[in-house]
Amino acid sequence: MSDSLRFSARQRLKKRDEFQRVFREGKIASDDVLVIHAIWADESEPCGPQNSEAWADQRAFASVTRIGLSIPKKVGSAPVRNRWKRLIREAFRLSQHELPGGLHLVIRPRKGAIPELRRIQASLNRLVPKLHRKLRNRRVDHPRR
RNA sequence: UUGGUUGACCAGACGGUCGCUGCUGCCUUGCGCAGGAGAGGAAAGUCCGGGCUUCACAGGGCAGGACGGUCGGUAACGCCGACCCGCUGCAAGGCGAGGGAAAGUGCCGCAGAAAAGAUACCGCCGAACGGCCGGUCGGCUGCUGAGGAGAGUUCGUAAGCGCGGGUGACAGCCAAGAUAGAACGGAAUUUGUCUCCGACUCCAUUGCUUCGGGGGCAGCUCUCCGAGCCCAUGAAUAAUCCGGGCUAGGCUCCUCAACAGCCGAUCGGUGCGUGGUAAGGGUGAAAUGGUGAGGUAAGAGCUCACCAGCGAUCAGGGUGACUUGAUCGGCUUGGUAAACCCCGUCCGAAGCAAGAUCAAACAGAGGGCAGUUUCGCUCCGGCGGAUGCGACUUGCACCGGUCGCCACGACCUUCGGGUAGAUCGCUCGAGUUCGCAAGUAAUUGCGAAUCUAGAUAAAUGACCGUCGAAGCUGGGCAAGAGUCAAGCGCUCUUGCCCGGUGGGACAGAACCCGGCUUAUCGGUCGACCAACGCG
RNA sequence: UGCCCGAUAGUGUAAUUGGCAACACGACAGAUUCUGACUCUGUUAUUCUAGGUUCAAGUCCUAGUCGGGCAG
Repeated sequence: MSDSLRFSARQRLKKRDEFQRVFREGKIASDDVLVIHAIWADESEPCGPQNSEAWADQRAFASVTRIGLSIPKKVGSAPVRNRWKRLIREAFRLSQHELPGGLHLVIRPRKGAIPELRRIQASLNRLVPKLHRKLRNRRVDHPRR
């Protein structure tokens, strides 16, 4: 993983199944700006032929933290929703190296919050490590999963 | 200068750093590099119209929906332009679902005489017919009075006369009545006086008296009969009968006067019945043309003049909606169709999550694997036809068309459809810019140049710097006003300069296009109008 | 993306073919009571917004706002 601040397409959640699984099985953490759902990334890739090259690729792929955004219409009109999405992406892009890897996150704004880059960045840096600890504890409790 | 109307345009600018999504190029094919591109006037609402796609499509009908001045523009429109008409604004301008109410139906609350049929209510009138009241005139009848004429005031008989009723053309006939007779019928009553004649006595004369008769004058005209009413009485009433009582009238005719009644004519009144009228009724959003004159019993388009409005004809202008003028006509027709409805025009349905290609998983179908309602043929493997039922045919029905018609399970194989997913559709198009031409314009034609977002858990962003309009604020200068006798000073207003602050509305493409509607901080430019001032 | 429905006092609902916006529960005020409750009387509406048609609009038409639902 380089030090670049890129935010490419493979760092995003795109499939409907992935969103469903995060919402159904993930842990939740929130403050007054964001609400974040999280789950381990490698559990989302259970099957597939395990030839060596693709497997390594899968492992590398799974070590990357990916995010998805869920901005409901209640937040506001289309420009407001677009601004939320862009600011959350920007915040993740700028601080992606400080965050733990191997997670799938779905981020949504708290109702009534104001979209502002600094507050989103601070909230992200506070909530994601917290979720990471939660998930690691659960993995210790149930190692076979 | 102030206030306003209208059209077009802009939608913070520049630079730097880190990113995102396509495209192109390159290589060492990556956890790439480089280049260049990347939201709007409304991208919005999804209200119309079209392209495109799939389905349906023999035909016509019904239903449903939309639209509605005229001409033009357009691929098309519910859009646009020009014009007409109406409303509105001092004006520039703005607004108009702007066909039909004399095809029909419905509705028009309250108020009001009446809300659409023309009449009815109040009112007005007294013309016409009738009623009532009054006056005048005429006729008839009655009564009273006056005058005149006549009759009765002895009895009886006979014949006859006269009145009324029925029938009948008349003559006549019939019946029977008496308020048609004191009157030419019957009964009763029946005065006074004068005069004449006659009689009575033995005779004569005269006178008187009496009686009878005739006449004159005066007086009188009763009663019975017959009419009406009341009381009492006996049987329920009434009538009759009995008893009692009261009232009026009375001979006839003629004339005159007064009065009364009836009839007729006429005049006046009343407005009672039949009538005439729609001028007036002040209510309402809306009231059956308006003004004036004539006319009338009173009135009325009843008549006339002018005006408004409707219709027709002719002429002028315009492609047309329409408009101008002249003549004529019936004399006047409520509103509402964004109520039903009628007329005219248009509309097949669904939509890029359309649709096309590839295609995991799961389910499914055929074959391995026999058997079908009926008829015909048959080489017995099948083939062809018919009927019925069911399903589908994308609003409905008919017609037409297509498909299916014994079941269960395992395995193998094949197959099509097709979900997740992927690719295409996907951005070269009624495209954009410029020029010329046609046209008042919308718009169109020609030529040249040019390619200008294409995402799909969904890009177009973040940060920094400089500049930057309005607004707020501090200072300075100038002008004006107030305060003051005046000046300075102070306060207020306006303009200019400098500094600080401020730091941008509505809003995010999702197949494309033409419109409409809605949202929007502000700014730029043009045209025009009104008022005021100056020249 | 397409389609459908709704909005009326504080709350829940009515209002026929366009003609005085009604009912219940609340709230408030008054009466009754020594006081409270009960009871009685009264008050309480920009009919979501704007525009239009009409003499007259909750109702009809147009545009918008908000809410709810359905299909794939």
